[in-house]
Amino acid sequence: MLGPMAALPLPKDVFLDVFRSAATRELAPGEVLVSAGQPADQVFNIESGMLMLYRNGSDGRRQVLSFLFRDNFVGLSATDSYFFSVEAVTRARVAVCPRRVLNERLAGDPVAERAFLNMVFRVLEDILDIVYSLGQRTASERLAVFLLYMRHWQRLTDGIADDADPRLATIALPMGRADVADFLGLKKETVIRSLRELQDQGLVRRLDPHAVRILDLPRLRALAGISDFASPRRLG
Amino acid sequence: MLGPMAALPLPKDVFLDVFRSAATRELAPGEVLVSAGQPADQVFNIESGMLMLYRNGSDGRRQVLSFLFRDNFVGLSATDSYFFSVEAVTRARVAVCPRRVLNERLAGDPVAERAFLNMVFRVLEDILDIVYSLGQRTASERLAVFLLYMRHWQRLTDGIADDADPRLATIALPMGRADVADFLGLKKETVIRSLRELQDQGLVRRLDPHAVRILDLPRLRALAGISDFASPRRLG
DNA sequence: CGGCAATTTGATATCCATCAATCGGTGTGG
DNA sequence: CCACACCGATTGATGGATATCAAATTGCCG
Repeated sequence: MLGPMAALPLPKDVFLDVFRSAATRELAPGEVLVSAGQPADQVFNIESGMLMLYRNGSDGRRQVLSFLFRDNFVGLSATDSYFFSVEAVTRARVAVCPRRVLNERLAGDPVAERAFLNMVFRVLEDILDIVYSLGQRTASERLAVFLLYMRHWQRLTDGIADDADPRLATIALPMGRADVADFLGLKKETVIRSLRELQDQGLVRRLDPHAVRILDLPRLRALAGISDFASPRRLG
Repeated sequence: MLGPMAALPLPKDVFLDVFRSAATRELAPGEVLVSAGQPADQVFNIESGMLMLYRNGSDGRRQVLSFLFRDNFVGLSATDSYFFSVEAVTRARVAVCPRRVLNERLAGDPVAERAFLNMVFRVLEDILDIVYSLGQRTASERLAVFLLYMRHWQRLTDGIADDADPRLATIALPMGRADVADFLGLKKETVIRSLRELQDQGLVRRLDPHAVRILDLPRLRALAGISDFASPRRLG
């Protein structure tokens, strides 16, 4: 089953081979992998499960900056301490590598360094999409973008090549409503109501609190404003 | 006046020397430097003036992603076409360099490549602050952050070392209210009202539509939640 | 001085947040 | 097996912040 018929392989970046022989760590749901302020002496690569990267304000507010999936790299930092926190949403396994090892790898190999830079660019573009969403889109639009975002990662994680694959009809939402809310700049009640609105309009159907079935993908994409940008384009 | 007494030099990144012998281009206010979708075959470095980087949605919405100042690099892109637009706010001059030249410079010089990567990291961290603002902060908090952000760049651009320098008491706001609004995810009337609120609370005073005097820097910083993050920390 | 564009102010509408139940699963102990 | 307690999700009622629409004012440029 390999070769051209093989399902959409995850595009592994070359520099990720520093994790080849690395130790791994198992995480339970809710377990914290890195805390903001800690010395940033390790980097990670997710082997399985889902994690959540966020920032806390001093007054209890929290912004979820990203959900992280298989083969996502964790530990980007310009400084010597983390400026974000990461915790597991589901049970997860991560490969652990000393930052020093990665740095030596990048310093010694221009191809790896270029691949790393490209990854950082992709992260940057994705974040710019988030900025647009937070600044300009309404609650239901943000939720539509979010569902397509989860669908996108589910597709990559499961290595599904065909956009019409029936496995992509149901989207898993392992995180709680409050996590979604803090990702989208909303409150959990608003997330719930917006989801209900999408359902009332026939775009999706809630199967249970952690699964949604997509009923009308074209209209969902239209609502999300897919045609506009980089990352939404990838979502398509 | 050079030497240790010299005011806070702009930290020029080594890779910027590709602009040494580059051609320059003069821009009038409102003039467009790059349009989203164009082939990304040039990169720029700002020599003077202020520019604005933004994205347009197909329905007329716009998100200003960043204001750009002297020695800011313009043209980050993972792909071969720009995914944002840039236009001049004030009269401005930029140095222009073919992307190919920059790439060759980076490929041939690990030090330059590392400096470039560090710059991308700084951009990333700044954007994460913006994400937190858009997702979690109220209108007046965002405006407070914005004023400190403008103060920060004014300080760098003017090379002012002392945080208490009287020149930093008045902040220039060359852009229109609608530009500020699209940066902060608000409407221009809300920007105006939030500014009035800051004034009514004695934090600032509007001198004219394009200049604000800061009356109570500590309280402004407290409102902005300065203590929390990377970029606000730099604003202090 | 006149005219235009941007800013500011005012009145109202809308969306989202807040506060307060109720519902629904899940696990535990009887 | 059932009763209960707990926690997250959902729904409902209300409030508050921001958007929208409209008018007045200011500043700017000829």
